[in-house]
Amino acid sequence: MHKQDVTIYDVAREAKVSMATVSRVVNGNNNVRKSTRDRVQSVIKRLHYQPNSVAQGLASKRTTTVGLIIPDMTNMFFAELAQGINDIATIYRYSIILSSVSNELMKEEDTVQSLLNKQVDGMIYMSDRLSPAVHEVFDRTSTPVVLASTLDADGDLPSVAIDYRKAMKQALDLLYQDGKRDLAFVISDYNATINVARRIPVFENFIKEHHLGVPRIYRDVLTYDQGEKVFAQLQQEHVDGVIVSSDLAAAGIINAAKAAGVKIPEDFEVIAAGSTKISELVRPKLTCVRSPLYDIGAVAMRMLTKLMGDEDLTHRKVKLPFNLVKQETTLNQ
Amino acid sequence: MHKQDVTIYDVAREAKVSMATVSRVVNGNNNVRKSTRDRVQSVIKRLHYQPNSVAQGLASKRTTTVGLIIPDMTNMFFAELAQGINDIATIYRYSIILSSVSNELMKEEDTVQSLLNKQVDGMIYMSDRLSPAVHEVFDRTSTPVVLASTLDADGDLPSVAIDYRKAMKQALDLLYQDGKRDLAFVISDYNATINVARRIPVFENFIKEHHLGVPRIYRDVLTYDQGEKVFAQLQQEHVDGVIVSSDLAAAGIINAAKAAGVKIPEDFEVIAAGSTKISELVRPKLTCVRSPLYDIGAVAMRMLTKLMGDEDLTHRKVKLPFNLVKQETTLNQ
DNA sequence: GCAATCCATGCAAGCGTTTTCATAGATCGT
DNA sequence: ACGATCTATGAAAACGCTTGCATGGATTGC
Repeated sequence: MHKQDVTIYDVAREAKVSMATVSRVVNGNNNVRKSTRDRVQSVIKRLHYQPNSVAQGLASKRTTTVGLIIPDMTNMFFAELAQGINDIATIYRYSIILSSVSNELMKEEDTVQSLLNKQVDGMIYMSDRLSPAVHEVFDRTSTPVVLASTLDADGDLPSVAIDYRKAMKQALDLLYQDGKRDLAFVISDYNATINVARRIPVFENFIKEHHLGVPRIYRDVLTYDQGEKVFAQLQQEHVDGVIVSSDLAAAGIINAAKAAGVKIPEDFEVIAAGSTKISELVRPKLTCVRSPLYDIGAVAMRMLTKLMGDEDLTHRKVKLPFNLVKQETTLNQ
Repeated sequence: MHKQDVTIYDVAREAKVSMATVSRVVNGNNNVRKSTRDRVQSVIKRLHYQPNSVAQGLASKRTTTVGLIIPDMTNMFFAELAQGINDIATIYRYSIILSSVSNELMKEEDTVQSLLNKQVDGMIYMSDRLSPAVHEVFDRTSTPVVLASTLDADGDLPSVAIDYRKAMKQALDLLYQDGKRDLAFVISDYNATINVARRIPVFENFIKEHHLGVPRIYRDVLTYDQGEKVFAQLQQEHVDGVIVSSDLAAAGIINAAKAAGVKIPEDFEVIAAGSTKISELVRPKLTCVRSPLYDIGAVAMRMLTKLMGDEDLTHRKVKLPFNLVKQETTLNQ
């Protein structure tokens, strides 16, 4: 059987109507007499007619497709976000074109442009850092964009996230209350907007206010191995409380600490600023800031459907509640 | 600025050539005089012309898009596969339409059909169980399909995987050599082809050959929680060696075992039949069958590009080497 | 130097839909 | 019962591109 064997034309001929009428039936336009509709539908079924989405897209200028720009699909954090996006997209019958920008094979702005060339109806962006080049592409297009679990520096794009300042503050307070005074912040990407514009200022300010010396920030720690490795430095600097942006890296840190015979949480506390399943399956279980990832994805996608349907947004900047989950890497209260 | 402000027409007019020539330049057809090509290209740059992929797709009947059918994107196992697929796809300039079929919002065969309607040039399928309804859709189309890390019962589709029989046998041998005699097999989906047609027969046969009684198979254990829960049953049955299909579930089992004071690996051994990062970050580290997931994805995608380019496949069934990684949940050799 | 060949380009017919506009017939109000 | 209003339908023009075919001028062979 061939790729497209039966077109709207064939259906029209068989049903003895014009293709316009078939098109109406296919699209649920109710300006069709019941008897006609039934006849057309039975022919559609008999011939196994399936509309060609590409042709539909060209004619209607809507592809019912959205682009997803994700930094790294093997990071569970994004996978959970994507799940929420996917479910809502399915409900609204949108397909998802996935663009992982983790590899260096293509520049991020080219990836986005290619999505635009595919005539996606909208995009969800969840990379950490919104480069000027990418932002420019977003500015140039009228295709709606929503940020999920990330922020843009100038804040003009619609977004769904948590209150990063508040989360950071609460995490720091917890460490401080537990008597920890030699604090450190371990992050993957220093220049990610959520770090440079949110968490880092809060961290530095906290250190200053409490007279805890110079703020210690360790960069480029994203993977498990990098986490394991950075522990030596933390120990050397006598750090006794650390906030780690990714829970995967945090897992590396606590495993290294255990291997070094350090007592957690008595002598060393760890809080992950982002969390996935991983925080539950390591021992001790990770105290962590839990973002409602699935919901962030779902809300972002829902916002996007509104934007794509020319509806207005009541809130362009949505903050969802997070949870500071106290587990075994901090003292019990 | 509007969605599509500049078309091939505008470029043609400005460059004083026909749209055919512009099309040739865009597509790298070298039947164009150098001077003409340069002129057209400079106009393209000046006007910021970007070809409309939908129109290209309709006219050329090629969309440079492939569909990915994935059971659950939050499962790291599939994420790593997808990464390999994505990288090769990027190299060959294919976009990926992601279809997660984990939710019950849409029947799997409808999802596949919708991919076909989008005129994807090919599909990679990595769900565990290939239902007859889906298989029928595959049979009906001429669009190529490759299976990644999964198998079809009748084996007529091209696929990339490991030798599941051999892997299962090696894992069982290891447990047996370590003196374990009360073995169990913990799986998520009994009816997945790789289980019902590969691992289970090997397991049952092994039990029989070694006179180890009745084969114990525990089904529907996929998540961490389910793993944690099933341990009680294992203990009750005095199981001392278990093979678990997913390492996430295995993590649940070992954590439950530790909590129950069971000594691993002395009194209880665990081998994960599938593995991801998770096997490295739990303690004790999981002994596991490591599939080259990234490579499986990459090879599958490469096969698909050949199929889409009407090339022949030298091997339709590729088996990649796996590794039985001996770690801390089995005795040291 | 003339027919044969090649090269660069243009013309125009699709690709399979949607959608605007026109219209014939049915329905309505009075 | 007659003009006015609806309703269901069809005709045909887009949508933006690719591609087979035709063609005129340049190049080649002998």
